[in-house]
Amino acid sequence: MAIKNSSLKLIMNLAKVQAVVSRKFDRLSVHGIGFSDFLILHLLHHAPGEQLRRIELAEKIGLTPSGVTRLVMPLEKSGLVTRQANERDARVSYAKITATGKRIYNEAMKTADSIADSIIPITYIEKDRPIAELFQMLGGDID
Amino acid sequence: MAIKNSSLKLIMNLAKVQAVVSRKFDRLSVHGIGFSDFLILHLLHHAPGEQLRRIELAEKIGLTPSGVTRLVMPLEKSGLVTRQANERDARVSYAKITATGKRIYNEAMKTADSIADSIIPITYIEKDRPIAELFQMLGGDID
DNA sequence: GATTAGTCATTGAGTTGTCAAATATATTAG
DNA sequence: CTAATATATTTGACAACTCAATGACTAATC
Repeated sequence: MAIKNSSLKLIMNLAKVQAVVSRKFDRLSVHGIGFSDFLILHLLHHAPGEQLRRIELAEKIGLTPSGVTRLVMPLEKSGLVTRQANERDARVSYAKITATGKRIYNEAMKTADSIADSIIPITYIEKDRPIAELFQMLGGDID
Repeated sequence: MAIKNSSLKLIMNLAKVQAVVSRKFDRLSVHGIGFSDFLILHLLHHAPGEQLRRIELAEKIGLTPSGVTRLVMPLEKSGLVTRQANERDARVSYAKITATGKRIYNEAMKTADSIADSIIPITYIEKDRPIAELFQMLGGDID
């Protein structure tokens, strides 16, 4: 069942692996957040001033600005993130992580760590192996 | 901005890369199908008898059986796939690719090939490099 | 300093999935 | 055989996005 184009095959496997892996992170729901929420908290936590523009957030996680708006809205409502204005430019609004947000982030990080470790053995990372092998491990070939 | 857990970091990058890459395949819409539809047609086209159970389809593309039902339904309506019964077991229903389905698949394959090649240079595949490098190429680091 | 063009963010409407429950059938154990 | 259990698929309700259009600014040009 050979596919001629290896680039395409790799991408097909990427799609499958991502689908499988992302569902494992549903366990983050015990902290009241999803994987994308976790990603946002992670980025904000490590950003200078603990805040980022929505557009930067979008670029960094690979979503559209629209998606970021929809993700951040409930995080504001539940108090994990606050909205900050930019003095110079009234168009931009920063998302800033709150103390509560940091607490939730740190708790969720433990869960995320253990999920990640259970999916990808640490020994794998250290050896920096090729992709095909990793994908095999993460969900097998698509065909 | 070091993340302690490399497994987690890899998975964060996987999420981003998949988000970025999958949107590039929106160009398949000129053939009237999405990337997941393309994956289904691909699997059916290469399956023995050009058909698969829904549950096999689900396992192979990494989605849930529920998701497969929702994906295949419109493909049946537009005549790219037909439903086949199993004589021995009345619970299972095969999805089988039609002649029209194969035509669309072959056309879409050309587009998919060129998208894949534009994203991942063939030279990369041949050398079988480590993941970090590939992800860098596909969307950069998440942080 | 008034147009014009660009940028940041949000919204309405739609798509593509998910989970949990339901339906229908098949298999196993007593 | 019949009851209990397991398997294949579908459905209702919902979540997490997308695109295209819009609003509200800012910056560039003349």
